[in-house]
Amino acid sequence: MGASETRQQIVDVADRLFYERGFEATSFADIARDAGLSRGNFYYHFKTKDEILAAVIGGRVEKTRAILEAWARNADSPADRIRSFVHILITNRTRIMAHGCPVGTLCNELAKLDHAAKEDAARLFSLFRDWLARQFAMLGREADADALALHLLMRSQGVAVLATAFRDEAFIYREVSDMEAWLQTQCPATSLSRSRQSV
Amino acid sequence: MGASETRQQIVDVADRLFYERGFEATSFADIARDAGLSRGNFYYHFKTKDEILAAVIGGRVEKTRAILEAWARNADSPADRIRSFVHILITNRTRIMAHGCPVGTLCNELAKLDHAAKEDAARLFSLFRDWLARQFAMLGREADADALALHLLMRSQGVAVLATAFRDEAFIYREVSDMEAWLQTQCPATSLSRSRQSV
DNA sequence: CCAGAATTAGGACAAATGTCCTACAGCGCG
DNA sequence: CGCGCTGTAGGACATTTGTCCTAATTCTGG
Repeated sequence: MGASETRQQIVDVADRLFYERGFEATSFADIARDAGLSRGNFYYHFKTKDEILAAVIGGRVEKTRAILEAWARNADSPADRIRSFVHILITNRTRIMAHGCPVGTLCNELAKLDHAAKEDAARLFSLFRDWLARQFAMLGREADADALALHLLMRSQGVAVLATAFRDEAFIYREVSDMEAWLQTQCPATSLSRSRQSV
Repeated sequence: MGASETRQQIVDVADRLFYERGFEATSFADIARDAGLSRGNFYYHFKTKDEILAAVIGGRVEKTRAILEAWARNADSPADRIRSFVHILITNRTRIMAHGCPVGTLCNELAKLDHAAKEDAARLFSLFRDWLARQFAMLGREADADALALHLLMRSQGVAVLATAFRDEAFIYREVSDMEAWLQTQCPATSLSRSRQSV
């Protein structure tokens, strides 16, 4: 077994457990067990828990970049791209209702721990923020593109938190529709923006 | 020293630490040290960590009830009462940027731990939800009062998450203004609703 | 002032934690 | 073959965790 494959598997398992249970609540033993490794072997690949966290965050950054690029490829209009973002709430609704948003909950936890990696985690938000701002700028909203991006990010985070607390699927669908309606009001002049309006 | 005072002090310290560091990351020893008690004395008052959590949540429920009643007393119009809710984002902005919303982050953590008390924590949200819904109903929105309440709760949670991640005070003020503007559009017929419009 | 209850201090305890070490298995290369 | 390197296993280590016990102290009613 190559070292890089084992390493990748550790990161994958840690990524999942950090999301499902949280960073603090996940132990070395948990990751080793789920990955089918001894704790000693584990140490060969990662010296500290913070090293794993850094690898997990790094992996999420890459995955996020790939997703954003895919959305940009598969949607022609900026409005449709923004809708792709909004729709992850529906695509991932089951996992969100169980464990919240992977980015938001990690940032919250690292902020409370005052962990050194909290800024790195927040950079995951920045990826979405900058990408969304670019889409809004393309819609002619250069002046307030960043504010609009933050607003949409804010909404999706709020939906994730309440969806977790109340486990209410209908609420998610309702708020996603509301976000799409809001999107319409923000870029009314764009002809392409009505191509995929409803849920 | 009476037992009830000591008990109350334990709950106060635990409440603060659960908020600032999180439930899992706070140990018996942490609470005992900050409260100036021995771990043995601690055990006299609370047998398990879950008992403290239950007491902390119970205390927060009472404090929340008191706050909601105070808002109802001090504001004559439902619109002003709702604005009182929106403004906690500004009042508590420093603590929110450091540790997030006390309710949202606790619900998220307990959901991840699949803790037995997660529904009790979510009941804190329900207090705000029902109270807000009553205000919207008084504004003549009986039909969708609960949806409007959830929407506002969603926004405040989203603001809290992003404010923590980015530590952006201006963002909070901007979104609070936006919420107030939204409020105006939701109850345009009410004359009292313009009595305290801006931040 | 004193018996008994209420409250506190100071550990004991096993289990789990993050970290680290040593020994061994499998492999390619001389 | 045998040397050395990479990867793995298994456990040692001190510390901390939640939980629990016992002995001392403080308080209170008679």
